Amino acid sequence: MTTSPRTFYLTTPIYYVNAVPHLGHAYTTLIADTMCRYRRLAGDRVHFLTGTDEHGDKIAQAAAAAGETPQAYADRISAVFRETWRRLGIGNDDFIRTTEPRHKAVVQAVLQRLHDAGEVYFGEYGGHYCFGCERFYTEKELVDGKCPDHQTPPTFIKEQNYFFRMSRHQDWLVKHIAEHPDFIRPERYRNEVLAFLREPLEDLCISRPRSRLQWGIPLPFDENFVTYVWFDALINYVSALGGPGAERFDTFWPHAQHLIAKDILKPHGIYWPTMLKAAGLPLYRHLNVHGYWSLGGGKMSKSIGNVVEALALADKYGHDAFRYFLMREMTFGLDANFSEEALVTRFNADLANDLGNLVARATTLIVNFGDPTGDTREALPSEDQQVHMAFAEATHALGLAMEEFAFQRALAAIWEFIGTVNRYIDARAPWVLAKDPTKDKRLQSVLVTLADALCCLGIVLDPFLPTAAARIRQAVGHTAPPRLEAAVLGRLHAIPKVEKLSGLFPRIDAKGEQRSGATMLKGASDQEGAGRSSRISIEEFRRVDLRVAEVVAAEKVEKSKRLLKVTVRLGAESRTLVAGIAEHYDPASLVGRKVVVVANLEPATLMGVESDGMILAASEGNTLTLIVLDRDLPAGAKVK
RNA sequence: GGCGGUGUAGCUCAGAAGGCAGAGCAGGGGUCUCAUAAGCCCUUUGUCGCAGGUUCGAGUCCUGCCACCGCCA
Repeated sequence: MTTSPRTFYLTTPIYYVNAVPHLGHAYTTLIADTMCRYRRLAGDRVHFLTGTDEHGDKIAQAAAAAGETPQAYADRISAVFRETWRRLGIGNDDFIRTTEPRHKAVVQAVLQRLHDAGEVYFGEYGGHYCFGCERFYTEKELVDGKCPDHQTPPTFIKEQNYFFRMSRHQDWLVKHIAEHPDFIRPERYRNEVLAFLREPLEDLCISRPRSRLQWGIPLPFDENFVTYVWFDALINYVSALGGPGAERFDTFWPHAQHLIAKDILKPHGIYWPTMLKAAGLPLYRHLNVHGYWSLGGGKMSKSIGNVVEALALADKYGHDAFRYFLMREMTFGLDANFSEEALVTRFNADLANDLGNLVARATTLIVNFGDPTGDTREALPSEDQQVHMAFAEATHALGLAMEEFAFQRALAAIWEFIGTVNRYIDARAPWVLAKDPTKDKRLQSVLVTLADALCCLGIVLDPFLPTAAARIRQAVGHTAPPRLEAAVLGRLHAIPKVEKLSGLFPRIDAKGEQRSGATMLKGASDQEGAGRSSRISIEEFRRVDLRVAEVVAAEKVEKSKRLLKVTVRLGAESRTLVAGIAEHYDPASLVGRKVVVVANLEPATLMGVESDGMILAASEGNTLTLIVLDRDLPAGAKVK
């Protein structure tokens, strides 16, 4: 589906720091990450932005309640978001905070533009103001004289403010949405915005008097006022690019797509386009809107204060599995139910039974029966060609689905192919062919198809299961960075060096425990068992100098069956170290690979060889895996 | 109160332009043994919210009602 390199700019909302990250935030950010990984895989030029929204009454109040300055409070919560995304493996290119000077400068520049263009006027407004909602209510909206959301009495405020002439932009906006059916998608949200626009649009109050609120960006043309938080926040999408005139802005803004949850449809579907137009800036290309996750019936919303522990399941079952579940279970745009039970069901049925087991059986077959020197350049039987075609169909469907954020369909297409490969194995029965020496050529060609199929899966699964996909590619010797255009089944003609890979997704039993062999990413939940005494401070951890290293040479240590003598390069420096991985890695296969080493370990001599450092690897049972990079970096890069 | 959406197998949901009700999971039976008690094959289940109407024929169109949800006021 991919053609020439395209440019892609995707944003998540910037998250309001009045609460810590929950499932809703994580979902938005994970699908953005998956989409960006997919576009990078396709060779596109990608920019992925997320961040935090830090101004407004609510933040000032929360800070006061916590006994902190607003800035200190915002720093703290913003860091939690950053850390959560890092932990979940989010590969955002930038992280914008609305308290950063680069953001404030652009907000003020945009405001000045609007002011100069006559889009802003000074007027008076009076009404019942709810501090919790940061908005005015009409008499009719109040329930028993109280805010319908917070059940608290509003304060009557009469004040002068600056207003944006949003009302004058109604007509062209309706026309634009009508002429661009996919401007807001899925369609239900487009219709919702159009329905809203059937009523007259009012002007938008864009300021708050400083006498009432300090915590905001001062208006450039009147320092007695600060900017209304929504107006401030929306501009992050352009301020992060440096604002109008910046090179990055020119590169990426014409390709901007936003990703939001349905609760903030109005600001993004109405305020934001009119703001852009009024400021003389191009509109974004698409507004992609998703639904809510329901937990036991209640919706997940940051203003309800529904603290969601669902994120803990990411650590319990693995970040790949968590990501997979969110992608697979929700039809983009609609609401979906979240439950641990559903996650476990998906895990066992799709990840363990279909994919994990396929990888295990196929790698075992290749290792047991494969002959790397065998010639398989034979005319392919039609069964093999059908497998090739099935994959071509899968990638085609994948491309179409990803174009419209239909992650569910994208994964269904890949899993259709996984089913095809499982059926192919059963039909060809390599273990039967292996008993008949006259069928060796046929056997080898089947095994090549299997290795090829695994490699292709390792590529197309990369956006959805980053860690597992890398392990699959590694198992079949595909160490180059994954590229979608390399995912074409039928190009492989010799059996590669393959390592058995079992336990990729060990089945989970009814009690929610993974079977033996569980390896990956069980961070937080394991720490509970380990007890608090084993915790170390960040300072202690910082003393460990971890570096990316490139393997320059590797050979077995004489008379040792476990040890390899490995020469690595860390930037300009190279050094020799000894690693106990000989039973799991062929020395030749390591050359050129990037690994992670402890660079400041005391040297030690093992079997007569001095080792200056240690290569990081994880193991469980009989499986051992090197810690490798998810994305390429130069040797010497610091790991932290 | 106005507008809109949803209601399909035990569960989660697909079902452009009306033509004998589908998928996945779960359940039942079988089979292979390379594999994570996995795979593969076969298989049960539905008043398609309720009531009317249009039509030779309606989850699919029309009307009314019920339930839940959303947007707006």
